[in-house]
Amino acid sequence: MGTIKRDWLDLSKSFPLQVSDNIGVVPDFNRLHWHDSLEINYVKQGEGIYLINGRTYTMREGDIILLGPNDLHRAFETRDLVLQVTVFDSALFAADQRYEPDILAPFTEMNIRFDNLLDRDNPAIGELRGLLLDMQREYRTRADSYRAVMRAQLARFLAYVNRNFSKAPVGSASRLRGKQSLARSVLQAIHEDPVRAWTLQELADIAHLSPSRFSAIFKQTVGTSPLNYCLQIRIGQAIQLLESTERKIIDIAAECGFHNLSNFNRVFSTHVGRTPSQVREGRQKQ
DNA sequence: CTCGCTGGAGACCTTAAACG
DNA sequence: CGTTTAAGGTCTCCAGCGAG
Repeated sequence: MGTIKRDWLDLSKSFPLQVSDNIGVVPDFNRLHWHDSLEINYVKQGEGIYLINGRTYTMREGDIILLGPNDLHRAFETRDLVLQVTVFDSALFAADQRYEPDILAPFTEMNIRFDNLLDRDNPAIGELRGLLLDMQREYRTRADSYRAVMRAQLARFLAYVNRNFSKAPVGSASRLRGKQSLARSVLQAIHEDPVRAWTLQELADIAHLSPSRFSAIFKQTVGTSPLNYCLQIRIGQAIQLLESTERKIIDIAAECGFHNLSNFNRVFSTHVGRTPSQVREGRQKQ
């Protein structure tokens, strides 16, 4: 497939970790996208809205947002937004996983044991903020051995998230691994024909489960409900077509499996935050 | 007239509870 | 671990409105 915009961040192979500040919303950042790297966003100032996998989060000063490898996301500003963005590759912790296999759990078990938006009332969040700021200071000064210091700070960050922000005990995740293979066959079917108007019954039949049971298991393993997942794929495709072609909105809607425009407009607006025509205008301004 | 968008009724999906 | 049931929420379709 590969029709949804996918960013390949230029992370150095030797040290795949970088920190930057985004003031307001950088146009490139503003588009719905995903990437294979892991991302930590820290709201230094102001307010904004984050759309992640079709869910809307309001973010305000002090909030920390984690984005895993497959989270479709898009941020925009509501007031004076300054975001510190820390991006890194999971390869950075390849060695650590030998003795600490759960070090990347905040990302690999996103939506199972962790939320994208970390609980702002958790007393441990202050320490996390400090670590992110320290990491950026190291990154800027690049004093001797800064890479080792940054990597240690990031490891501490992940460990503290693991320790203090988990919604469920560690054991619950391993039980879910069995269910993941069950979901895999269904995901494959969806991706082979994403435009099709899948019904819950059809998907449940592939998994040999009752619709309600299937829906629950899918949500547990994939992080979003079955039909919402299909919707995300189709919307991502529509954004791609709106931005890269001049075709009529009604044709794009039809190609992405929306049989009437009214429905397309409404669904699109709630998921993306702008109407289809606004998305297209946004492209032309750039 | 066409195109983009909104409102309402009904179909379908999601989720939790009760139970085998 | 699984099904059935039922309430509540979400999506789809159709009618209709305003702008160009």
